[in-house]
Amino acid sequence: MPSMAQGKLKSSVLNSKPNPKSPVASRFRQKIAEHRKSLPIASVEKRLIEEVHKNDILIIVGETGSGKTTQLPQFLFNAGFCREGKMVGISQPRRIAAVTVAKRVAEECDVQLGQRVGYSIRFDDTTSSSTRLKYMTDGFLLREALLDPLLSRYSVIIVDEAHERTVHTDVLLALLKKVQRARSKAVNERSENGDVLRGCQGRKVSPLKLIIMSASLNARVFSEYYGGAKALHVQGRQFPVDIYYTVHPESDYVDAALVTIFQIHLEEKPGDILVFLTGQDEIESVERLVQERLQHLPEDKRKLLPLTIFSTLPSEQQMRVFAPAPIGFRKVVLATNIAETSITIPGIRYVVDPGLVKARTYFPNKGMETLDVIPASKAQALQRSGRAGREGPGKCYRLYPEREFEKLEDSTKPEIKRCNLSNVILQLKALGIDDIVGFDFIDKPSRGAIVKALEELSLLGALTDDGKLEKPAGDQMARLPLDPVYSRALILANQFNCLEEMLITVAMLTVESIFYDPREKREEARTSKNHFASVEGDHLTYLSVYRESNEFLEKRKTENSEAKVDKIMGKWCKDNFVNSRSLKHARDTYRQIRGNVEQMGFNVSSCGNDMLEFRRCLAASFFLKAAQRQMDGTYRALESGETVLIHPTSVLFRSKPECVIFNELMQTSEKYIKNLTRIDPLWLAELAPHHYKTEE
DNA sequence: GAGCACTGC
Repeated sequence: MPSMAQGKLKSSVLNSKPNPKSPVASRFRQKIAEHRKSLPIASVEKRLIEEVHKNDILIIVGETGSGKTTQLPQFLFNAGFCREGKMVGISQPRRIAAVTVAKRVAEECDVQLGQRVGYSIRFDDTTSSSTRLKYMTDGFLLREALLDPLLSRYSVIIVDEAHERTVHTDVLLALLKKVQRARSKAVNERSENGDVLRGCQGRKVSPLKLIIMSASLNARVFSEYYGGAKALHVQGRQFPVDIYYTVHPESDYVDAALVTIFQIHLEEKPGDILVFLTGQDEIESVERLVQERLQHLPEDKRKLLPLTIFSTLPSEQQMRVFAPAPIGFRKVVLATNIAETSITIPGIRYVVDPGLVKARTYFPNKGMETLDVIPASKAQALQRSGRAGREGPGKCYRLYPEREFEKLEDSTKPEIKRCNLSNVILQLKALGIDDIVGFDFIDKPSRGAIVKALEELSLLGALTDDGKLEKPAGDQMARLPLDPVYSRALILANQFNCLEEMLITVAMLTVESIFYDPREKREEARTSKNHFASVEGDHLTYLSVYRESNEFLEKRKTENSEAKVDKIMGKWCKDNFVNSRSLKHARDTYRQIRGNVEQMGFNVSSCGNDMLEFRRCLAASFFLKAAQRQMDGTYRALESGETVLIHPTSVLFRSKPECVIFNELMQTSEKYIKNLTRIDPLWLAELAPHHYKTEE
């Protein structure tokens, strides 16, 4: 890979005018200008712009701290890539990144967020007609492509963090390749016959520049995918991190982690410790073990403060890890992968990495997912160790021998090879891409996974027998931001006159862990959950949680301010052991999908108290996942024939009805079905005769 | 009577 020559700094950064309003503001602007100048990428602005002019596709390899995400879009703006109302679009795998980077860049440009610089993520779009630099999630950009297949408003699209290989990024990478060709072709044809070809909404079509930004290990893959596209390297700015390995493999990594934590605490200079563990259970048990062992230390050595963070932890408790440790104390943060990329904890100088990760994998032939602890990849190990070098030189302790590191996979298996493809395929079909097996994925999913998804889509009535989009159902399903099976449920509910109930249920099903269940208050939490529990199953339980929270809100709501709503809901959630983040997400989803179906001309009707009709609709919607009780109390999943158990978090865990439909089949310690509703087995043959021809 | 990494439309 060619390394970048040092170019002259262009004047734009130096020229940023000091704000005349006040000396403080002026100093602030000057500081920002100095910061920008000091970034490694600043010295190569001219060279980068030249390369963008010369190459239609460019791979940029930039390490942490290079400034590529904040600076490159500004360089492009200054170089005239946003003339005539064109935009530079930057996709990110995570919402939080899109928001924070956009805010930062708006500040650097001294503009109000939503003017020249803005972000668009689900439920939160700050852009306006004057936005020229648009940060967004990869999923959002994909949705835009559905509305404007040539992405005609963009002159440049930057796919950031491409090495993370989310499903959305992988689909984008392939799609953008096609869009770029189509736009070049349109431009060439226009110049040949003098026609003006116009894209969506009559915009003139011009060529599209594509920039893929990636971490170093994976750049070659992208370069090859784009026909040997040029790759440029931009230096990062990180402090050095010393890596230590164990001499021998550790049989008990939890114990090894504990020993390492105390060794650092007792022997190393000040600085906080970050430990990567695989799940909530493990984190909570290590927390207890740290507390226990601390009691065996002399009083003056006990100044170690264990803190935990994982995704389902309520926000207020998550915030604790960001506060500095009390004077004289050292923090030890016990974290899942959430601390690998999503959040950055200040003060970390030491990282303890057992080298493991909990990963979800989908098995299409069984319609089942597994959740296993597996070795992390080299890329992950590097990312984790990098967390020790953000504020000063750091140390990383890998709890395995160096020769084991060499054996690790370079990068994590792309998500597209590990997930249910029905949604991806439906989106591609809606984009007019019919040959899925022949589609130019950077990593092809298995043929079996594709075939299974195509089958599912035609069983759900989204595709015709010859694999074309069914009208209008397929179109409608593709437009909804939901798994196809949930979109189907909404269409059916419209016919069953229980759309209102299904909108709520589907919104609740899209979030995980509605109930928060803290170990210390388990009995209380259970009693609270029982209050909502329906004998018919989890779906009706979710319905009543949503409705009760809504009633509570309606009663207290004196004014409509959003902050007020959040506060009222927060209190209700706390009292009822409901995860407020999850409920908020469900409420946002409800609002969005209700808007979607209304736009499609559906009339949102309710079946009132007729829960029988609603359960029949659930059966008709989720007929692909039904299970029947066996003699020994276990269940047989009708589709795969697997023997499964009801997950203990289900409200039907004890009652064990004869026949149920469910939404999820996951193998952890056992094969569990989750989110179930009791049904009459005869309904299956009645409501899904094409699938259940005979009884049984 | 179990346990759920993360992200997203």
